Amino acid sequence: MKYSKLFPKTLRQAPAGAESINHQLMVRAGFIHQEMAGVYTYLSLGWRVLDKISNIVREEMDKIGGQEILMPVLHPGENWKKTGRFSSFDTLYKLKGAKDKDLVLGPTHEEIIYPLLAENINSYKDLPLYLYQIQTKFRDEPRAKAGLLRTREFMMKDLYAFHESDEERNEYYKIVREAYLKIFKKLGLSALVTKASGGTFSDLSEEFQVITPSGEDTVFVCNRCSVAINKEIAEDKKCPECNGNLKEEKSIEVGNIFPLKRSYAEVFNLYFTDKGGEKKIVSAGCFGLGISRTMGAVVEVSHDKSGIIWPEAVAPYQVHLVGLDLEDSSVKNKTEEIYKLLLAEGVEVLFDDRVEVSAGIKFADADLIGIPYRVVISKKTHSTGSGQADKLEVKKRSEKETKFVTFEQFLEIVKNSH
RNA sequence: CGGGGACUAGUUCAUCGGUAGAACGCCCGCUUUGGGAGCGGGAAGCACAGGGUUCAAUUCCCUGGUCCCCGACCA
Repeated sequence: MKYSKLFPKTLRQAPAGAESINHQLMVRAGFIHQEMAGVYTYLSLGWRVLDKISNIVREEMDKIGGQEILMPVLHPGENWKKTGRFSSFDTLYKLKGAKDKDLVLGPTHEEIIYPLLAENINSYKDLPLYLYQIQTKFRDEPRAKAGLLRTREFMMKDLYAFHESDEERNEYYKIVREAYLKIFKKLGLSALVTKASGGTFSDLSEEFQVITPSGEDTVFVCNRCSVAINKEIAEDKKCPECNGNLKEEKSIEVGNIFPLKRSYAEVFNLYFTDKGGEKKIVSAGCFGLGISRTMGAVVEVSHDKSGIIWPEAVAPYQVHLVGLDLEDSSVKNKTEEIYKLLLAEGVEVLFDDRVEVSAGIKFADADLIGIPYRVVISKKTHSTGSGQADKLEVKKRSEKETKFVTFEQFLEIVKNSH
């Protein structure tokens, strides 16, 4: 991608309303644009990051047997009335359709997937079944805030798992738990698993929390065995596992996993016939992961005073190619050549091809956008006198040092980076 | 949903009773190029909306809207 064509350009200052780090940096760098409180457009760079995160999640879900589907955003109000959540779900967006029909913008999808399963599941042979989707969810939060950390429209992965028994469900729960840990590790986030209060659905649920001062949740982390507990259920300041001292930390909840209560299966009549010919209720679990919130969390955790520092796995591009002195045709040709060679090797490159823009602006933009590898081509690097003419000047966003390596060496670095 | 703050150029802000100004960005010209360069010229505004006070309101008052922050809430 040539930067001269990229929409939109970076901003020197953050808009007045943006106070949280992730909001400021992502707006300034041109990843997102706020439309109203809690509602954002994902711009070219931002969408690429979301896509990277989605694909990492998708890959792990597929590995544990998940089948990807896409359920509707628009739900029949009727289903929500059946579960009682049409009136009890506080942040539900409700609207009217033709003939005054009650409709709901989906904040979660039990009301869709249970009827879907009830229609299609008959035998123990149909189970277990793991269905997931990556989709836009709607929740009318009383107070949207902190950029992508708490929005009214957000992207979420939700996996629903259906089993013959609670025992089988609990086994799969552990598998998903491991998959989640892998996902967050790949994303460059160290997420702690915290025991949370069960809420409406279950006696036990767990949350995946990323420790950062800007988080809105509070967790207690054991200084001895690294057990973490959500504030909601931490009664004393001692670890329930090892009796160590608990330290209070702020955190962002990026995932939540829990068994689903059987009342859903009862309401929507989700039963199956077991091997012995007996009718039994289906046992289920729900596994959520906030894709867009995770993007915000990455920025909160990984940035410096100059801008974002994207982990390689989720960066919108791998290489930021900065061309200086581009009015010099030989430098320009050299830079274009490097650009094409990188593209030919399948490397994702953002090429700053602007001619009448100073080096300082280009460097500042590169720092702000936060792509992992910066390659600079200029008169200085291009001139044979420097002794480095056959090498690329490479700087990692996360490091201070600049290195000179051959094109082949650079390719190897980039391709092995994640 | 309680409390606080803000709304003026594309953006960030100044003017704080006498119908608007800077910086950045943008356009043109010259100059310049390794960390947000310089000079000159230019375009750019129903001052959130409505009502009130006043000879006169962007400015003061009221109502509403929007956004941000703190809290409550967060299947």
